Amino acid sequence: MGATKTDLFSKKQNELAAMAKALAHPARIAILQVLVKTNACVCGSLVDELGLAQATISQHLKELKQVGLIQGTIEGTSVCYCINPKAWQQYKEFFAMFFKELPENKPCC
Amino acid sequence: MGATKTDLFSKKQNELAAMAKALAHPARIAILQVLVKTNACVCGSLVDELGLAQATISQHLKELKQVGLIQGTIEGTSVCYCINPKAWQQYKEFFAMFFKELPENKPCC
DNA sequence: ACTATTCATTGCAATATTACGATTAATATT
DNA sequence: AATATTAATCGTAATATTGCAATGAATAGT
Repeated sequence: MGATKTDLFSKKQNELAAMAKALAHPARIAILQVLVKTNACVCGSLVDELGLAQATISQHLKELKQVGLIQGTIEGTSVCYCINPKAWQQYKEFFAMFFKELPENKPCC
Repeated sequence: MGATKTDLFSKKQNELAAMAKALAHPARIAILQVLVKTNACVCGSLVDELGLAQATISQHLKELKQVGLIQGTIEGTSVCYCINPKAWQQYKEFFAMFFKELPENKPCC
């Protein structure tokens, strides 16, 4: 064992978990924040910005790209990354939906 | 290697990553959804609801308790769990803040 | 063509997570 | 007291993630 039993859960549940997992590392949070702040795209300056090795940053970028949160276009020798606004919006809505409201009456335990 | 280099990132970044990690498993998503839906507390019926072993559910509950998202009170031989409304609200705000808005003008790449 | 730069990929080591059976601790029931 | 029920914890196995050095592929500049 050690592998998540995705078949026990609904598509939505697995999807939300996957979205959360994409955010479940400070390096990826930091990368996204840089990309949001600079809006205009940023390339490998992320390696300087954060203190991780190039290979590590590249891996995190790959993961973020895989879930669609960012996109990258080749620009000469460098690659320019930026937020995918559509995916960003979707993430926003998904999480907002999940945390919507609590009925929040009942005494609870 | 293999351990996250938390010292490279800000407190906020690590915190958000930790919050996301708590949601980064479909079983935990499912548990939270059950607790929200039933509002009134639920105990080990989670084991029946989801198809995982008791030890596994207990471990997920422990993680959710550790990040403060749920709370549990002993009720005879069983334990009654429920959402911690304060933490829930905080999570909601944190994620909403993170996904706020994109400046979303610039052409992007 | 040669070199430099930039980034992806590969391979490896260290650590973390997921899952469960077995055991333990606690309260309830008989 | 003896037994049953509930849930935490321990121990273990399988798998996933994190991080980096080394290598590779592509373009830019000389």
